[in-house]
Amino acid sequence: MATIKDIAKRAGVSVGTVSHVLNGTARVRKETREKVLKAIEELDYHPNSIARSLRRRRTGTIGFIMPALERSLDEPSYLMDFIAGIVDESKQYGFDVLIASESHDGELASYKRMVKSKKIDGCIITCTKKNDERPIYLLQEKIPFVAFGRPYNDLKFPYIDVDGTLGVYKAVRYLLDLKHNRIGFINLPSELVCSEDRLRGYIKALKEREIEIDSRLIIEGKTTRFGGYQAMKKLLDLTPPPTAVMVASDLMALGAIKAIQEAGLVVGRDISIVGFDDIREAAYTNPPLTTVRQPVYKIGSLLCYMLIQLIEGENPESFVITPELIVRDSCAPLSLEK
Amino acid sequence: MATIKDIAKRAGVSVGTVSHVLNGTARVRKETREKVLKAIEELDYHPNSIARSLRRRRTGTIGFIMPALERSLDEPSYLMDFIAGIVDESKQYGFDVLIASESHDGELASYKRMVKSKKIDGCIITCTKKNDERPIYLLQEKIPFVAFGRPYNDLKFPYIDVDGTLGVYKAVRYLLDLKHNRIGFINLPSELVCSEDRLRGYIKALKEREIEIDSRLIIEGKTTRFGGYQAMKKLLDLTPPPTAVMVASDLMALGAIKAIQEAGLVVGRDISIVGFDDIREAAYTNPPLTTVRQPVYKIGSLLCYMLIQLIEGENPESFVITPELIVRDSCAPLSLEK
DNA sequence: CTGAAAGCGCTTACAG
DNA sequence: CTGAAAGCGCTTACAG
Repeated sequence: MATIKDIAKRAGVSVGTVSHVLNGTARVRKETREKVLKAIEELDYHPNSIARSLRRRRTGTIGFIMPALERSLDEPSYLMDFIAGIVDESKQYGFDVLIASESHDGELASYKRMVKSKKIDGCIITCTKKNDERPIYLLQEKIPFVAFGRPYNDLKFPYIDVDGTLGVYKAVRYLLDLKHNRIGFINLPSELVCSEDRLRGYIKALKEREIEIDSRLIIEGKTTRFGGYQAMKKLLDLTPPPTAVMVASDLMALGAIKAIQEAGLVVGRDISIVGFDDIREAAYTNPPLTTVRQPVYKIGSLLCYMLIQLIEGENPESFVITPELIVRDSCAPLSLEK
Repeated sequence: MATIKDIAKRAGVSVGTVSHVLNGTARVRKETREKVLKAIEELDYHPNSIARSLRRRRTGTIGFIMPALERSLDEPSYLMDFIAGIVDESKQYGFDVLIASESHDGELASYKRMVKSKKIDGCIITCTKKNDERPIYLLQEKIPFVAFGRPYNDLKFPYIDVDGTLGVYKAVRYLLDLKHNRIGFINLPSELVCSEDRLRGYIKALKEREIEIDSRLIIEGKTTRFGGYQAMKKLLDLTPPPTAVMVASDLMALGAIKAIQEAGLVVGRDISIVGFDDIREAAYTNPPLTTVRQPVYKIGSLLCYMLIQLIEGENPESFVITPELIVRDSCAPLSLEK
């Protein structure tokens, strides 16, 4: 493999000069540059990025750690699209993406390993929690990072979040407009910061119509299909059961649909369901799922861009995305004669 | 951030000695080692892996490039599990995983970029094709790699494959045992090496029962839901349509199911379907999908292990996995009075 | 505009 | 058993 020395020798210049034409760090006479370029071409030379990293103290790679939460037991839902967004965007800027999985020895351990190895210039975290140790650690170690999900407490860091309150509010209001008044809510675990937001949207919509909040209709479940399945079962056991259910994640909604089908009921006729996320499967359920869309591929790529800005010393602005209600066929007006 | 020099100074030894206790590359007197260990502990020192990589000419990271084929338009199906398998396994050996996406400027470009950057010690390729340029390139550049999918032509490299012929054979024989005799086959694009294998299984099973091959019943589709949807539509237009269909990928089977439902037919009653892969969704379709299981998480982790062996100079053995037929509810015996 | 030299943080023969 | 030194392949002030 050719090194910068080989190029220097072949072009009859010093390695410093080669470096300068490579990086544009100094004016180089046209003929000199062309000699160098020719040598690079002929030897198919590519700078060794490891050597470069050592010297520049920048690796050109960003890290992402797959949260165990999403992966546990059940399928990864939006994770693949999120990663694809990151990876595709990073390529635009010549960055690579290092992926790790959350270790069993505590959530923070993987982050420490990644940071301490110095293989990355920064990282993206997702799924922020209340009392999340990760931002605290990264802030303290001065590692650039951005998050999918807003900060909790008074921490300051760049993030993108989806307005979960608004999303759920829109969805529940949609159900109310269909004349439902006994609406269940299957929420994410309360440790997630977005869980609270979404609940707020539910409450807001009901209060607006002066419907009393029935706490038995609000259930928290694990963020898996099975979690949604279990939660729905509980809701169906109520007397009377809700006629419509807002589910705070599509994956859980899929489980909820299964529970409904097993009970011999038909989604979109006997009971209405709205999900949250708009994962790929949502368009393919039977009936297709009405849901609140989070553009995760986009969010992944935007976060990646923000992180790279941050790494380059700029100050990216955080923002909150307004989610959109995607109406499909999983909801129907409440029919009195049912 | 502490460097090896800081440790050496604090422990009152040379950096070489610190390096030796770090790596066990030489006997170090117990007291000396303890002094060093203490300094490491106190300064929370972690070796800079970039510096180490430069010196050792080994980076401790492996590469994976997400094939555009699976990602295009439709959902990633098994990719997330495959990646999870790689990432989890790599951690066991202290390796990291670099992920890139296939570039638009030709399939090979991403591989070249990754290899030339020298950020990786080896890589994993998936979805081998006939006339695949990647193995040829990697072989020629002497980059260690392993593949999900057997070699085509006379190339030699370590791989894991699933016996697609056997898998499809088992599935089709199962349909034959249910008295179906007009069985469709929706196959993967013929450029994939596994496509041919699977077709062979179909043909073998039919020949064994002396059923003539009707080429109109064999359709190739894109590896997406929509591909399966389109293919199924064509099959349904036949007169008479098949009473059972073997689909060479679950994702496509999901599309096929949609086409069947749209035609007002019921899967598992009017028409039987068998998929291939056993992706997560397969257990949740309505009815749950009978399918041939490929253990992709396992394959990902095994390939990762093989690659690390290869990198360390060992000679991992390739092997073929025997797939299992997972019987769920998407098939029924052919009823004559239908 | 170009070269010589120091240095990024390690590892690894080579002495002793 | 331990130290001094070279070197991995680059970048970057500093001279000139």
